[in-house]
Amino acid sequence: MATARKHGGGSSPAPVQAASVGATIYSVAERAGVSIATVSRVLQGAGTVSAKTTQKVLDAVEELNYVPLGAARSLAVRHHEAHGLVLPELTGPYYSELLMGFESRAAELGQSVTLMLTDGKADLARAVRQLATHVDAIAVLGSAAMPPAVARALHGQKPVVIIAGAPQEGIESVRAENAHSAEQLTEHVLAHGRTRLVFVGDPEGAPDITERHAGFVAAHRARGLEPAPPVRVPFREGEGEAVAERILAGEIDADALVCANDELALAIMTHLQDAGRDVPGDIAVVGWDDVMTSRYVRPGLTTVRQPVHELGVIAAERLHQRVSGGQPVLEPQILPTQVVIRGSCGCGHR
Amino acid sequence: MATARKHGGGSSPAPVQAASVGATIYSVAERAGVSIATVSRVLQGAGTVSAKTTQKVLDAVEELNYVPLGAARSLAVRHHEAHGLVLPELTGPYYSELLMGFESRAAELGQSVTLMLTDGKADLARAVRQLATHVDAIAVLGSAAMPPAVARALHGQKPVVIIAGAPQEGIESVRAENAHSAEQLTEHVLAHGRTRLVFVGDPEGAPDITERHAGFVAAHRARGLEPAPPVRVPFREGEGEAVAERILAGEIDADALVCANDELALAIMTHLQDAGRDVPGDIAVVGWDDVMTSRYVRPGLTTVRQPVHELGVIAAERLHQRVSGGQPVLEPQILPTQVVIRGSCGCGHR
DNA sequence: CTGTTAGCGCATTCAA
DNA sequence: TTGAATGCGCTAACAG
Repeated sequence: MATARKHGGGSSPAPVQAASVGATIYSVAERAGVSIATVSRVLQGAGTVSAKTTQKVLDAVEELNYVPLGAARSLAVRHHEAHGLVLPELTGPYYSELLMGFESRAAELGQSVTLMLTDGKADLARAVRQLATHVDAIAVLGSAAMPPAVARALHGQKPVVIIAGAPQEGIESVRAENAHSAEQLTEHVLAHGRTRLVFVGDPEGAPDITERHAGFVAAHRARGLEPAPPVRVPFREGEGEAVAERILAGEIDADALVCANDELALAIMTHLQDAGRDVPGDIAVVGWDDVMTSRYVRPGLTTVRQPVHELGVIAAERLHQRVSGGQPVLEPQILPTQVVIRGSCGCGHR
Repeated sequence: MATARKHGGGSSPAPVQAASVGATIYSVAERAGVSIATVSRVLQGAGTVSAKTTQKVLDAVEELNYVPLGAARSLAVRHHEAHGLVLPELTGPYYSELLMGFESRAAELGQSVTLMLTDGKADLARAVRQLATHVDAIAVLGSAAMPPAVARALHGQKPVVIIAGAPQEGIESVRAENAHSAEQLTEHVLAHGRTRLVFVGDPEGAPDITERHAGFVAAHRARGLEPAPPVRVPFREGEGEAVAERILAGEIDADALVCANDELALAIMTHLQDAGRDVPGDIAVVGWDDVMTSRYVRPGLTTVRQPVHELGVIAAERLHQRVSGGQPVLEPQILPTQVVIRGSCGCGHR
């Protein structure tokens, strides 16, 4: 009688039982009248198994509704075939697109993706360590408030790539170009004859924003102008209304707003319009990200499009390379962005 | 000399090595001068270990930068401590919010979440089976084009819950209320004196849409009216423009559009407006989902808000209950929705 | 082409 | 309070 061991039913022939929850490679082997090695071979497509035997195994698998235990395989092959992705949250299209890119590439490479959101997590370090036990490699979004210490601890244990974050010693990173396009965008607004531009967003809030602000400053300097200090606000939607109120109240004097992202820009623009201001007549507004809404509002929002999906794809790609023994690419990879001109900057478009 | 086995360094005392990638419970035990059982105990917080011993272990863990191998633990305890979530894709706020709800609750329950997106996957059945090997339970969004056969196969092996999908024999499901709010919404439009309402969307495309259309029909019948046949289109954004063109061309005769979701409604409304039509003057437009854009366009879009986050929370909750031995709740759980009146239906709001 | 066997790293009895 | 021993289900040599 086939493989006995602690496993097999033991003495009597395998009873014809309905698909049981506990089907293992042993029960399948027994049912098919072969060894577990053979079952493993047909399931992995490895080695050579005769057509007839293959069919027997497949039948047994089907009858038992066998679902292999991933953990056992992972233990044996010593990798999880899973990538971790750490994001702050998922509002707005940015993170979603990134995630879609990441997931699709990971899937193509045969890796599943385990997602972790940091917002609202009390013990982040613990959560990340926990994640690390289940995956082969981890991608972290820069602004995911992950203590640099955690990133460093992970690094050295598992391959890590930072997405859109401040580069850290020895850790791979991939991000979109910011400073140059911000300079371009700002120069475009300046070229419309605007003179009192204000940057809205917190340059210290995230690495991306820091760079965008730097571009804003650079464009001014290039014309020998001194930029006004930024209006430092987090880029949640609610903040936009508050900023609009300050403008309406005359607290902020500006004829153009360069906002850290579209959500902020849209909230401000809509609020100003509802209060009777003309955009871009009285004040121009531009944003960053090219979210869906930016196409629908009137005037259309002038903004910058980032290759977010691509960012996710590359991150997944890099992780896989590293897990497969590839060397880290230490120079940060920087993807180009694109200024999208619509009407809110003062151009004639609608 | 502590535990020798195949593991331990063997003869010489553990060399003081930098954090190595391969640290295992054995190396930690050796370093701390205890047995692996003790290491396991302090790491799991189980059993009673003296303060001094605990500290020795913790130090060793720190020095070695030990990250337990999740697969080994999973194999030993025989569960993955992970939930799977299957979604079609992630555009728009619906799926993201659902995912956020799911992730947050799962995390609270100590479960990690493995995400799978179905769009673009060639062999869905294979992908799902693959997912099943790594998780304890799976939640599937109804419209994730998952063959019912797959759902049934999974069911019986792992707990499954269907989110916003057609209930299937013996499988748990949770969804938002659709028919009643659709009837309310339609009645509201009818009450504005509109007489030529058209439903835009494919009632056979997804269970949710089927129900919304049913509500649309019911509202008509309640007034002794016969509803026009629906304009069957998928609810991608591009379709909206096509529909708008057909309206402008006079192919579709309507004074009010009840759209399957906001994306569709927004695309149509904007396109119509750009062509010079007055909304809601010439034609009213209402949608479903209350996406961000719906608040920003003018007139604001009248729509229906669903408790999407809550849907995710409940799904995660149910899966955990089931994994913990709880019984399935067979009556579908139905969460209430809320009609949000703005201006696009003809009301005075902006 | 197929079977036997030895781990993979951890949790967990059972003894001491 | 601690250690030794066993097995979780699977893969991958190694034999035959």
